[in-house]
Amino acid sequence: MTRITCGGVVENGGIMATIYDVARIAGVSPKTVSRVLNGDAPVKKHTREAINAAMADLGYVPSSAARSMRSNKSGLIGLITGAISTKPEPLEPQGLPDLFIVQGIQRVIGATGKTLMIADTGGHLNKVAPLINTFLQHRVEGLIYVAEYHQQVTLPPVPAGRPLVLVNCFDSLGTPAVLPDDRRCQRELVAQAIKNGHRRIGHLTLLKTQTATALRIDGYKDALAEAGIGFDPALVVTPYPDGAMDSQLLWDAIDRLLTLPQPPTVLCCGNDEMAMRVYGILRTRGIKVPEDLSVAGFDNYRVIAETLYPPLSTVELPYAAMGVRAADLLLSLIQSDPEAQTAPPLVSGPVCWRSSVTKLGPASNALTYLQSKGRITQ
Amino acid sequence: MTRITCGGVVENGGIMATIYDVARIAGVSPKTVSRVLNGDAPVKKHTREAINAAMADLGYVPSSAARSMRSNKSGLIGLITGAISTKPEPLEPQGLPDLFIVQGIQRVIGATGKTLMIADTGGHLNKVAPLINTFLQHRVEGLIYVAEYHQQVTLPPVPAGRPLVLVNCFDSLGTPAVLPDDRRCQRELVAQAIKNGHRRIGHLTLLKTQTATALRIDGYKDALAEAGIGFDPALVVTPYPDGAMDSQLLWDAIDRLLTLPQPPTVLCCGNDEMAMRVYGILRTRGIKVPEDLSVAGFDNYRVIAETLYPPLSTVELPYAAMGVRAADLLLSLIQSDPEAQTAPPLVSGPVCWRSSVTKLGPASNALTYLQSKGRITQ
DNA sequence: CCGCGTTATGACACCGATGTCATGACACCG
DNA sequence: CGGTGTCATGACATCGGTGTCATAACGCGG
Repeated sequence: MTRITCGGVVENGGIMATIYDVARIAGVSPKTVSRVLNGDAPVKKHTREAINAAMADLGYVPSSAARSMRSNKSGLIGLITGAISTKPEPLEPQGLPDLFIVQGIQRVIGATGKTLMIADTGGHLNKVAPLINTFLQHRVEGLIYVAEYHQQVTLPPVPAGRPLVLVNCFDSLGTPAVLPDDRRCQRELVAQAIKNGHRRIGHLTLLKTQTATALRIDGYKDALAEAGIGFDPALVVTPYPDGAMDSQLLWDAIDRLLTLPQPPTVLCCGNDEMAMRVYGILRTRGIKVPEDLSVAGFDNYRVIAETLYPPLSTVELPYAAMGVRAADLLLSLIQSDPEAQTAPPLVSGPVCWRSSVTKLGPASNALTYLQSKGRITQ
Repeated sequence: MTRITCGGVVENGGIMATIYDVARIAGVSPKTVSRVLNGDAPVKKHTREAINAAMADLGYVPSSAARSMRSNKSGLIGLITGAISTKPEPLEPQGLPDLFIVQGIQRVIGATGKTLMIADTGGHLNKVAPLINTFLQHRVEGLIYVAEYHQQVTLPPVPAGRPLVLVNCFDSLGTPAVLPDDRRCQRELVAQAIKNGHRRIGHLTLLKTQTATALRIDGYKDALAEAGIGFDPALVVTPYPDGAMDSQLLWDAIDRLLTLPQPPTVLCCGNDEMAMRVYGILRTRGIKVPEDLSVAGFDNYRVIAETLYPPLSTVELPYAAMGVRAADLLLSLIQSDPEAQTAPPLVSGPVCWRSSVTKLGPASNALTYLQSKGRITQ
């Protein structure tokens, strides 16, 4: 009836062997097979070997359904994200990085022997509730929601006793969350620019509506304040006010900065992709990076930051680390560990200093830009 | 005992209600509750409403474990990939695109009401067997293996009756697979360059050991042959023979091409990232793209191709479409559809023609390069 | 009013593991 | 040699649904 092929593959129409089959072959009771499986009670060596042989013969694989029904433990963690299927069209500002969050979560969860179920909203928030329901049917022991970018969210209610951790987002209920420290990252990046002699620092922000934008402007101000540099609102511009990424808008924004009475010596961009566009625009205007004007990014999106010429100075949002933190947090919540939430939920990453920001001498060379203005406005 | 909070959240220590609870509250038998759940037998309107009310009250969610144990159908599809946790360090040549494969799979599987379990090898092939085992424990109805780049693989044996579909890879056993049509894509890209007047076409390949490389060289030759252009081996170079992505090596390769007696007028790169590096290198050498030299990529990695200046002409490997095809194939295999494998497993994508390849006049301007050679070799 | 078919519902076993308890086989000690 | 404790194993119930079959309730024609 059950036949073994050359590859050790069991052929029996997809119906898999049970401990009863194993018990019958090995001439023992199902319970003894269970004992061998779990090693929770002593079994005579001879018996154990017979059972192991029978299991190998049959290609036995335990049924997690039966197991979890009895033990009321599924060993499953549910992860909901829009990361995988970011709709291709608009090419979101922060498209891929959240995948690194998933990666970090996977590492931690995988190491515990639990299994991560990943579901994808496909960008449609109304799919979240059904997905949570599916996970609940599978009796996940905990849930993680990963947002595509730093934002506030409102999730459908989740039954108590099933911990939920938010990553890259937060809600109004105080649900445990792990967030990027946009403020600190931006502050350290700007501080590094200041350390390199820059005093007039332009800031090309992401959309004003984004949570990260306000935080980063705060961080930008923090760095200025630390260095005793006055804040000039004219140096902070939002190139894409309505979200459309138009090169002309970007150039207009840069032009606005460079034609200031005291133009910036460095442009801090909202992300590495924007920095990449800035490179292109500056090049066509004959402005050299970093000799004429320095450029910094945000995210350390390595494909861009390392491949650009000159390599891009940027700051890393440690997405993988956030994932690790979130998974650790969830696991301690599952064990209803009281000290779980003591760790601060803000995670920040290192400044990745490359060569796109030049070191200025003690005398600012802002004059250089004024002199070359004719060429710039072209 | 069971208490409803303001948010409709059930608080009872995580132990969820069962059909027995629902039946008791509604004053019916468990089997009748089951009938309402599945709609497989008529239930009086009054009874049904009582049951629905009880389910809502209790926050009842059916247990897929119990259900699948009885019905022997899990509704799960297992997906194994290294896509999510490509180790950050080496920044693999084809890092992200396979995520689009996962996205395509997700779309199809999700639409059928089945649930996709995604597991990640973390780049370690020896984790594949344990992952398959985990999936088998959950009694997945089918398995999909997604490789990070086009390659041959050898997977551990999978029990019969549990269909397996390979994506972006193939094995020696003839396992059903969905593959990118590297040859066709490269052919069409080169054909487009030829249509734009190019006759001397440089080809900067990926690693020789990669499956895709040989196929693309074939496609390159196909296009030349179609246009009646002779194949010159000197125009095909492999900049990174040992995998290390060194800018110097890349420049050496380009230099070798440009110093040929008849240098190429366009460089076809192994992927968009390489094209991006080529942009940077050419710029530092004072060679303008596309006025002095055209550049084409491969993959249509949009963050790069659309953001580069000038936007990159490239060809799209339709990863999402491959995922869709693979999922469709798997679903028909699960239903043991005999006509499943009739569809050809090769998938190709459109040429994305942007402005990085210039249109040459009838007379090749190869002379331009020879003239500017002094500047080129710097 | 009886017989019969249909409709609505319930009793019960079963899926595949594991927890609980019982039991038989020894070994050890007095 | 009998009592007692440990070791190894088995019988049985149980988890939460669903398939099978039985049965009660109802409608209707003769």
